[in-house]
Amino acid sequence: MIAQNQFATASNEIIANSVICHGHHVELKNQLFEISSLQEVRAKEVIFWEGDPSNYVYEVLEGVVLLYKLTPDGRRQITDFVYPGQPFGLGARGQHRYTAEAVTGARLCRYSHERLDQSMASFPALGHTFLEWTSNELAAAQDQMLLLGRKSAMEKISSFLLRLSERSDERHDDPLNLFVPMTRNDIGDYLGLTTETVSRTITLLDKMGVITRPDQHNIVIRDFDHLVDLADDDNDTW
Amino acid sequence: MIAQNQFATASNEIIANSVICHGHHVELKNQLFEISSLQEVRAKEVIFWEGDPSNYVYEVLEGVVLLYKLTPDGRRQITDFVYPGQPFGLGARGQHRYTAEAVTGARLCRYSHERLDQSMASFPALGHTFLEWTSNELAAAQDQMLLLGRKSAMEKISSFLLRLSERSDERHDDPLNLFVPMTRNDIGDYLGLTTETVSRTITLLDKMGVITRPDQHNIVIRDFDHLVDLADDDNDTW
DNA sequence: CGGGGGTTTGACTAGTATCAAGTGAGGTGG
DNA sequence: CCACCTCACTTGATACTAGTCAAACCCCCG
Repeated sequence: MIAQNQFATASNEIIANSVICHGHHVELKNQLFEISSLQEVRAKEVIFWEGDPSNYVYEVLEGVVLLYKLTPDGRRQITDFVYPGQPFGLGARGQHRYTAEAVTGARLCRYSHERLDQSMASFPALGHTFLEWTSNELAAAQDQMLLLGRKSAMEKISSFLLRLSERSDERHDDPLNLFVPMTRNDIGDYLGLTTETVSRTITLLDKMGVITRPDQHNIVIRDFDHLVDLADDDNDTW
Repeated sequence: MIAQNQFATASNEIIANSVICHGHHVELKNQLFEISSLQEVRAKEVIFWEGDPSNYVYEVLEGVVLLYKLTPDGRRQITDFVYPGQPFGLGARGQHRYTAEAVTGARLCRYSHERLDQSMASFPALGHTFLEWTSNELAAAQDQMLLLGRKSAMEKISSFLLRLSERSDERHDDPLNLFVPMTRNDIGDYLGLTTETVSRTITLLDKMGVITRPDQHNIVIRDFDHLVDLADDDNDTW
């Protein structure tokens, strides 16, 4: 059984190291710590649905979470993959604007919206932090709009792999190994493609010698520079 | 000649009525007013380029502004059309992440970033305002991602017209007249379509009896309910 | 060893882009 | 005041990318 809402002593260290707490006064840190709680979720478990009342702001401590919206007839658009150290569920006044679901098993840190507002009142620096985060999210969303509206399948997949490589804080060895926790279907719903097109494009990159695939959830970048070219320019010579 | 940076007495009233000033204490209002300046731009004039150092936050007072990003080979994605009462150029720490260009002639209100930070320090309420705006922008961006990644040309155009109709604060008469200041090309670059597809789809809506087109920049919605259906469900009976 | 979910591959289709030509309206200069 | 020029838009024919439908594969797990 997975414990929810627990305040186990072992968890304190993790929460204390969360990004929301980081970089603030000791006084504020303590206050934030007090209104935080740990939540653990299994792979594919829904954390909240679009339309649910929004009571918490979340931060990923371990694992990966995906955020998505649906059309009335069930087509899905994933708007973001959230990695450790990143928050989600922020801008929602009243109710959530998207569904949040765990890709892998994950540990989350929750902060009560209501009590966060109180903290913000006494510590304006906290508001700054949130504003900066939301701004970064917005900038990322605008990049994604450019990708969705104007890039080919090959450019989309290449851009996606490059973004994954930026997140892997391992040194940029060449070849570079990427862990890809999400399914081909998830990748498709993120890039505006079908599962089949994602699969075909990845296969093509393999045949071109740009990547290799040790297994489903790992991709090795063998020719980084070529991948960079493919990410922004469809008319390469392949 | 267009006056820039002017502090004409006639403009004071306009700036004082801007959204940034609205809803705040008199004291803060005065402070904001002091650091604001009016800027007028002609149609198609660039206000700032992606990569430019970001010195100001802007608010549209009159007219329409569009924001866009480019791929290295020149494909364009418009991320937003900004209408009176809406800000832009906000989240940019250091340099702008997109280009801003006037669709029509426009009047803008500028606030110095630097001095805005000072004001935020003494008036936390201002930070709240900015956070709320940025959150709204983010929510809109996520809706747009769903549109770009998962909707057909007909759904995109229909959704676009419906959004325009929400902005027109005229009462919802049926038929409802929409003023469309941007070109077909702009609409295409916003929806991830070509000029030709935009034109064809609008023509089709006309032939279906859903809209009429008095002229290039005006569209009349004749069958609002049908348009709503078309916006989310491609499999209608046309 | 058998079942199921995710992935890959293949054949075919459809929707939108591309290329090209023609139309219409507003602005400018003669 | 009218002719012309330009730019945006429309329309048509064709190409091509990615989607759809279908089947086979693979691996993990029971």
